[in-house]
Amino acid sequence: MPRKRKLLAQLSALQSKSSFPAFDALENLNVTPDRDSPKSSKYFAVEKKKSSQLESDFFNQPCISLAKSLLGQILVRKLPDGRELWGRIVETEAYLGGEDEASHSKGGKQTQRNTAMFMKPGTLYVYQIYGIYFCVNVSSQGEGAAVLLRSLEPLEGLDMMRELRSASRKGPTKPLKDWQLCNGPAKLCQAFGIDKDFDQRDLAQDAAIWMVPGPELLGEQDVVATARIGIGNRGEWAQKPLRFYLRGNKFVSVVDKKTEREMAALGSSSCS
DNA sequence: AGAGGGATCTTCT
DNA sequence: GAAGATCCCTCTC
Repeated sequence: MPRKRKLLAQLSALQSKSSFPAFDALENLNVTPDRDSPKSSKYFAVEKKKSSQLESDFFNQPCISLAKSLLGQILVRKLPDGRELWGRIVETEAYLGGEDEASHSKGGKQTQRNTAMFMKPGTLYVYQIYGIYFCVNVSSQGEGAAVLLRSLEPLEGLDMMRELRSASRKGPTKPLKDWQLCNGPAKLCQAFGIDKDFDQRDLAQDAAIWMVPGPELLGEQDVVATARIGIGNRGEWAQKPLRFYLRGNKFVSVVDKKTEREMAALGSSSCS
């Protein structure tokens, strides 16, 4: 039991070190600060290194469209020690903003907590839930709209993810299976070391978290659209198909067989 | 395999 | 003062 405390302490100690090695080195290059010319700025090396990362224009699309587009893309988390965690997004939920009764921004109300939902597309909205967990969203186009990341397929850094996930669980536990590492919104935050400190960060600008395009091109038939999870009875909004996941992917948190059967039936009838 | 409850605390009414 | 975009453990069938 001291082990989990120790791990958490180590992580928070690492997190609290404000500087990153790469940035320290670059700070010392004594380059002229010129925000309009990336090639001469200290950010050039970073940009070059991440040349394939998703930029602001990718996130600047309507909420539902972004929720689908994020499927298959890869979330990268660079830990303070330089290690990188990679995970492919396999499940998302769209929260549309003012009209959406299930959204934190329902009624168009902006509060201290949900401010990031109203910020520019690509901004992270991280909130704490049930006092103990965190969930992460990506702000989209549209007032107060954002996409919740629900599940990732872990690609790289699985050992570290396992440590981070186990550290906050009580008692002696068996090692988690790969599919248990990131199959839920709070689990993926745990596995990737994402907490409130990441709220309002920009995915297109941050040194510790960003996205790169996934290798595969996905079609409509690869995506299942169904009801969102955990939002109770909020009338029609609870039923709307605003959750999206990759069909047949074993890293998805909740599979909806019924909807998949209906989709299959529709697909075969229209194909014949 | 499915149901139920506890943990735990910030946010907003 | 109550609820909450969750997770995990335990109990029962």
